[in-house]
Amino acid sequence: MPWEKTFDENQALDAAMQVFWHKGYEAASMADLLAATGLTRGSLYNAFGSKPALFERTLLRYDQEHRSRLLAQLQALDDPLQAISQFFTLVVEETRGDPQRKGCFLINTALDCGRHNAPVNQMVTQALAQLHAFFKERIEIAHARGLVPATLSPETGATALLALLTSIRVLGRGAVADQTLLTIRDQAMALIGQKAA
Amino acid sequence: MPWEKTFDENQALDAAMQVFWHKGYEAASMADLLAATGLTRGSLYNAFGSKPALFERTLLRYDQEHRSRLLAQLQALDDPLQAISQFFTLVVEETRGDPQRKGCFLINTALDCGRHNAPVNQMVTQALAQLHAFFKERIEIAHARGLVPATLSPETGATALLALLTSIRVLGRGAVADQTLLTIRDQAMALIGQKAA
DNA sequence: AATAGTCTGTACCGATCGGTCCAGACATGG
DNA sequence: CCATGTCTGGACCGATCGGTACAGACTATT
Repeated sequence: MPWEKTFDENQALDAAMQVFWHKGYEAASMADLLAATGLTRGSLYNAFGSKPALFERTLLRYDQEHRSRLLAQLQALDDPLQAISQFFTLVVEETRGDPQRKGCFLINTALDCGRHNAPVNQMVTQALAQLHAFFKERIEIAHARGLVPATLSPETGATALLALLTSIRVLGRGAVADQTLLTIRDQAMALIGQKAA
Repeated sequence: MPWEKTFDENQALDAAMQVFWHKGYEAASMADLLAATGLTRGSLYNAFGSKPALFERTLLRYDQEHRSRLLAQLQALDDPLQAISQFFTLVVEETRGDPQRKGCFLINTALDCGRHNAPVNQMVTQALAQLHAFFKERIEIAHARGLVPATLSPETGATALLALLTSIRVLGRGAVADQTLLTIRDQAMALIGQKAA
């Protein structure tokens, strides 16, 4: 009895994501989102309800399609140190390759913490926690295989890597030269006793 | 012949700064700014011209009154490593002590890079460059006095410190536990071969 | 073919946005 | 005490904000 939507919901979410990601929540107007998705007001509100709800959906999708997928991919690598090193290299490359300098959608959102509802904040917190866990596990595995000095604590090492990652994402938005991003990555590599990837 | 303003301009700037700092440029409305400063539309526009102009003024004032002043104060310290260590400790304390979790006005603005005019972006870039220079000089002095291993490069060391500082400021907005901030600070201290301050 | 149920497009809504205008208050110089 | 020029308060502006209402288009069921 219904009538199928004439547009692909995920495709619309991806378009909306680009807008939120690039401009931030406040600066992204419904007009922007309508233009980017190609939808009309009726369709968009029927499908997603409201601006905050749409934002939440796009952030969730980013979390799943970008962060989770990348982490899963790297976790599958055998060499734990190479997983970390590839991560940093990919992030720096992605940053330098993006003419819009959008950074990381989740970390951008982390800076807007107070202005969002609980589900959004929880998503950010959990994403960071999982990043930390990813680093920690990789270091622990490296420990077990003797790839890394015993003095490197998995807990604090992971925190340091998370911190360096965050700063690449933030400073990479355009505040510093690209060379600086490479230096920060090299510092992360040095931390786990690796050269660049 | 004129008529002196009935309000203190700096006082108004400080009030406006709090609003921009806490809410960000977009989310801060003129109504918010009028309420915070206690001025009326006429006075505010007469004194500052426009919202972007007011923002620029507040950011400039933050740069002078907060960042520059703090750096000058620390530069005056004799011990270069203690200058760095005090810096990080002060920042972490400030972060933990702020119930609003505003972070650093300049670094918050750095994330909004694209959305601001040239003077603002330049202010951010220059502020980060001066932070980097501060760290670099301190390391160089430490070198000269043999306080720090010769293997620590002033250039990359300073970049690493800047990165860690940035992440404290970003993550400190509420995305991670306070303990994590302390861990990041300790990492910075470890980098220059110091224990906490 | 009639009915039921959902989706689409658009007109429209009140609220709020940043900004302007200007009459009147005020202090100073003549 | 008047003239000059600035500052203040607040009414007012068009534009845009996010969101709603609803007529008509459409598909699936019967």
